[in-house]
Amino acid sequence: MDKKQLLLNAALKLFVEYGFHGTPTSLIAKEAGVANGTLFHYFKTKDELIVALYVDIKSRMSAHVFENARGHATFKETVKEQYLASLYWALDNQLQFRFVEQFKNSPYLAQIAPQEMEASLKPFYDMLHKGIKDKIIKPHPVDMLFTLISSQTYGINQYLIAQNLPKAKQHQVISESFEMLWAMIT
Amino acid sequence: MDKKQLLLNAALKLFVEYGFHGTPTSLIAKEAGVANGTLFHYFKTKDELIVALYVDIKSRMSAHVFENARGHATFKETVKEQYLASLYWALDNQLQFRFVEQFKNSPYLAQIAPQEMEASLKPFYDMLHKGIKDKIIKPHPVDMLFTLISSQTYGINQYLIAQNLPKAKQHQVISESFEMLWAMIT
DNA sequence: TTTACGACTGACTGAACAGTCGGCAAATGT
DNA sequence: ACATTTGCCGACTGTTCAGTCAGTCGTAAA
Repeated sequence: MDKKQLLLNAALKLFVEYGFHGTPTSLIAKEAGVANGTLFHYFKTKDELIVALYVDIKSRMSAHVFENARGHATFKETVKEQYLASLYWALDNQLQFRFVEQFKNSPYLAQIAPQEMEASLKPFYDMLHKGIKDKIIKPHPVDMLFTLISSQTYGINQYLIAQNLPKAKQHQVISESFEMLWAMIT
Repeated sequence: MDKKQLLLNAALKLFVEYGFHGTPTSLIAKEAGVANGTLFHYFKTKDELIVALYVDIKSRMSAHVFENARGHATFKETVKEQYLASLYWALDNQLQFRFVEQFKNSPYLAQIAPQEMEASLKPFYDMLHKGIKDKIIKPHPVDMLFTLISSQTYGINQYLIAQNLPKAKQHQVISESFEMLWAMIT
């Protein structure tokens, strides 16, 4: 396993536990099992490490959602598959999810270029536009719809983590909450 | 104006801009226009200041929602008033809102006693229970319903801040989004 | 065999920071 | 009038940390 990845893994774990500034680079290096200087060999500064970690996680998340939710028979099924894929990813990657939330509520977010954000959102916006054009979804602004959908995903994830239900029950909550979501936007 | 409040105000502004650990106590004191040591006269440690700020903001927020949303004719109106009061408070107190979000996604949250949380949630849970008993709201677990409502509030607030719409348009978005929320839970 | 290279090391440093402390001045009590 | 407390000050300190740098080691090209 290469040391860059070891450093990212260690950083993820420690950042979630102690926060960005509560985690010294020395501890990250120690946890990764590499020398102090190696961290700065791969990342020029601590900030660069934090941003790199965010970008890394985001790309993995997008890849997962994209793979598990392409082309379904009906529009509703397509949306549902994306909702499910997002939630299952979040459940299986809680550290990553919590890191992303911490990052989004931190001043580091400003270091992500706006066009990069937009690019990653585009597929979802296009999908929502199609749903409106076909009169399946209510004609609200797509960015408002997107905000509602993602905040609900976030909320249900929080709920599932707090409750710690068995797998079957989890699936039921996710399904039910999707129907509620669907009722909201149609 | 007392120095304790000056310190809390300064801390709020700086924490939102630079993050908890990106803000040295010396800068907080400077911004508040008091001496360095005065900060430690009122708050034993920096952590205590952070937690105190959270508690202070939370109590002001609850007070505002409580004052603006008591006893309305119908159940729906009561819920709506609370939703509106929360959103208008968030719009008028964006620094506070962002601080709270940052706090919730940080390790400091662990320093808030669970029973304190529960106590502040109790009135909302009771209200939701009543709605279910009267068969107005779908019989979902109340904490799930609460999560959905608060994450939607959070989401719409994010949306409103990002869009920066005129007041009238803002009100329209808030109203519409409430109807969507209502469609979801009934 | 020699040279060159680049990944990696870890002791080190300068700066920044949280928190201390001795003291001052004004208010409050006696 | 004096004593005591309280609110406040800001220079100071011990520690911690991000980032540096001189150098090691294995590999691979010359």
